[in-house]
Amino acid sequence: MPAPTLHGFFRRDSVTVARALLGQKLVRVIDGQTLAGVIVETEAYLGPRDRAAHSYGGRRTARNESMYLPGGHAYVYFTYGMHHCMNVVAGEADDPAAVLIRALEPIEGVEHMRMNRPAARRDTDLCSGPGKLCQAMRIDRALDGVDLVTDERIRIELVRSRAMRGDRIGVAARVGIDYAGEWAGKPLRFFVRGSPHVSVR
DNA sequence: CCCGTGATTTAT
DNA sequence: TAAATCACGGGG
Repeated sequence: MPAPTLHGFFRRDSVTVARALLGQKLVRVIDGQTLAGVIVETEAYLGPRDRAAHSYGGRRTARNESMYLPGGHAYVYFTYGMHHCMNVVAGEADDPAAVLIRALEPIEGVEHMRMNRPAARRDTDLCSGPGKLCQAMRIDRALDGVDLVTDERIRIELVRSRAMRGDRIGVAARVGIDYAGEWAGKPLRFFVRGSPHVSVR
């Protein structure tokens, strides 16, 4: 009998996963050094019907191919000529939904993160945005498509006791998708209420 | 407010 | 082939 895996957590709809990821830990290992942060802000991207999603209309290209993997894999993309953004794929294989990780509260390897992000003036600037956290943790396309349960370089550690109660979760419209018509205003951004580490206060 | 920056996508 | 776009961040 195969050992049970944690993949089931991620094989749910992206809104459920986006909420459940708040409070969980993202861990990055570089040359034996560990960097880690608590996820404090996420956005759900629903799939082909969601005009703001990279998989809108069933779009499937070399860039977004990993969105079609089963839940629990990473989708990392490069944009604006200089920034990377990291998503956690949600749902079943061939259902191209994902959760954008928008902000972390740094908890381990903070000195290392400061070196990676010279522009950050305060620790609340270290990981308070999707591009910032990728810079702080050196996440790039080399990590696109990896399994976040088993990979040695990057993983998500799930601990039930860290899950957020619903009354601690704030909900708002997603950021930076004004082009998406009616989808621009939908309440698909989730954050830990009161956290100074979220990207938009 | 504006602009850098270049891969990716979309239009011709 | 060429043009437009972009799930952003930093500086004024």
